[in-house]
Amino acid sequence: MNLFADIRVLVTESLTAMQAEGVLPDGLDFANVTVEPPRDAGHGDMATNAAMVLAKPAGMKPRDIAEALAARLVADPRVDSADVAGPGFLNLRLAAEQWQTVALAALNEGADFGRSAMGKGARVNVEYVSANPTGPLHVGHTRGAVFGDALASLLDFTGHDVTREYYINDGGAQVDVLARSVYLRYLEAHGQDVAFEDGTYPGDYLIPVGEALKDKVGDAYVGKPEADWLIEIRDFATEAMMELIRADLAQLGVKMDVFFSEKSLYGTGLIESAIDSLRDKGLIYRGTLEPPKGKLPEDWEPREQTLFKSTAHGDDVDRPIMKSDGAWTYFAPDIAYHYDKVQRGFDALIDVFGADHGGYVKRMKAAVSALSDGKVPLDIKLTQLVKLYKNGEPFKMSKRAGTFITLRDVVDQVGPDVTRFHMLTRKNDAPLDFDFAKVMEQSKDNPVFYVQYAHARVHSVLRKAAEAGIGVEIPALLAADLSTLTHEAELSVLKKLAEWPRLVEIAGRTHEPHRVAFYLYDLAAEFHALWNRGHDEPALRFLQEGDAATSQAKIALARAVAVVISAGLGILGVTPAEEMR
RNA sequence: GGACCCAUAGCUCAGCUGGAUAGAGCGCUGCCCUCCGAAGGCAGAGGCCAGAGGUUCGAAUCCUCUUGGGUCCGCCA
Repeated sequence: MNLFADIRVLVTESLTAMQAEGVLPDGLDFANVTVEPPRDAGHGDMATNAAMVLAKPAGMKPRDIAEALAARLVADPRVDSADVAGPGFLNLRLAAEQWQTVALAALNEGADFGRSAMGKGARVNVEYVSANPTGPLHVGHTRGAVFGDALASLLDFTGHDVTREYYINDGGAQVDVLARSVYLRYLEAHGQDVAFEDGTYPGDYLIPVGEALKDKVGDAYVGKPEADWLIEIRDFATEAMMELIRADLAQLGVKMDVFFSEKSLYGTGLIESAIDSLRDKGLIYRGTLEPPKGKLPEDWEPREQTLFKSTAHGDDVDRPIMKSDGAWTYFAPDIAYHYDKVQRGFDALIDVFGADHGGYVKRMKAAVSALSDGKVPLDIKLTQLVKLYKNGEPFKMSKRAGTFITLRDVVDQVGPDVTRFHMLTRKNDAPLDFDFAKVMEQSKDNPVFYVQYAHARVHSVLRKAAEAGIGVEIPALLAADLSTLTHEAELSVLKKLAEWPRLVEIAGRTHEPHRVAFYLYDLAAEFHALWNRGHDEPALRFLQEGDAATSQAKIALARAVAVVISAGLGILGVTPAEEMR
């Protein structure tokens, strides 16, 4: 159930009835009519802007509409009062039973409470991480992984058919570099002294790969020219790196549905047919680009290339898809890959990139727009930098290759739950500070702990109640009489619970999973506030000695909070804690 | 030179497809522990929403320009 949606239906039905009676003219559009929680709780439980939105098209004064609407709304048993305020707001107060019902709905629907059909089963492809298969995942990838995964879960929760996908960049020059680096480690495994020059990857993580290669092929490649081993070692090394990456992702709890290989696009005609599709639309031509303004690269010279007319779809300049030697640029297989996604029938595409790919957004959107004739929307979410700290001191990240902070470094230290939650407490397009000490702190200043603690407190109540012989199972609580939940602090919690289904839809629509994290923090705050008031006001404690019925009502409320926290954490990919240790 | 992102309390940040007197945490100030529940609690001070125009019933939110920060910028992926 979604109380806000229900009341909005009541509002629009009332408006329609007013039209039928001639109070309002016909032909009004109610699309902009909203029912939302007011910022200031003193204004009531819900507010609608209907009168203000409709005043102009209806040719009436806002307050006249508001008063007529108010008279209708209060006739509904769910509405206690409807007051006109300010420029034409209509503030509603709902009967307490309405809020109490929310707790029952949460208990009844469990993990599905708040699940929305908004997406109508639309097929959405979320591509994230997509790190080059040349080494372990680092912190930047971690943020992208957490964000993409939570977004995918959120879309699933809002009624989309979601595919989680990883694009393996195994077709470019960087995997040749990887192969050469592994070859050096391979020689090293054979006892040779090797030097890692510029343009190779000196990281230690390739040592076992070199040894594994030795175990596999013996000395077959020793002293042989590159042409004899490049392809074989490239495949071997890429597979080893993907194993490493899969293990990293698994440690974070990320599981992809599809790993799509760039290499699989070559030699199969897929790139050609994608480009042909663009050519058919008159978007491929031979031409010479203007030099970039400002500082000019040293060796710049005009050059004729095969270009994609991305400017026809909103880009700033046309983009090369083929190098002068006839090889594809990186952009060409990317076009083919997105063409493939369109061909696979997705209704919407989402790419999660690091901020350093910001310059790539417009051309990719142009490509998808062209390939799908504007039918398939592509949203590109950029995740900003993660700055690492330890006790407030910036973490020294040596530029020396091989000493970067990996996903594993982070998860090993603070665990997947803390990593995931913390990385979702910021908008994706804002930089994120990650302090190893702070995120582990067990205090209310740490949102991760604060939310987990609320959940654990509920379970502590459940355990104590069970010890006292009070039924705390769902059926018992569903049968409880919640009409005793009338205290303002209890209603506050119930009202926050009622916002959950609405929040989920907003977060899903805007592709912003951080909203879930912030909501959970707010909900936890309401719950902790109620708990703390029990300190001074025994009547607010969850366990009322000798009064099983009242206790059950309060426990139903607490348990509903746990249900929503658990569902919310589920979207974020965080395991709810039943006790703090 | 251009493109994209950002600018909200001393600090770190929320702010709902435009809504009422702009919120939270930290920090600061002041109160509160013989307890199911102090790994705290309650209250208070603190803002020209970077600046200037525009759109309209109404702007932190949308548009334009300016300033300041970040990222990126023709055969690297």
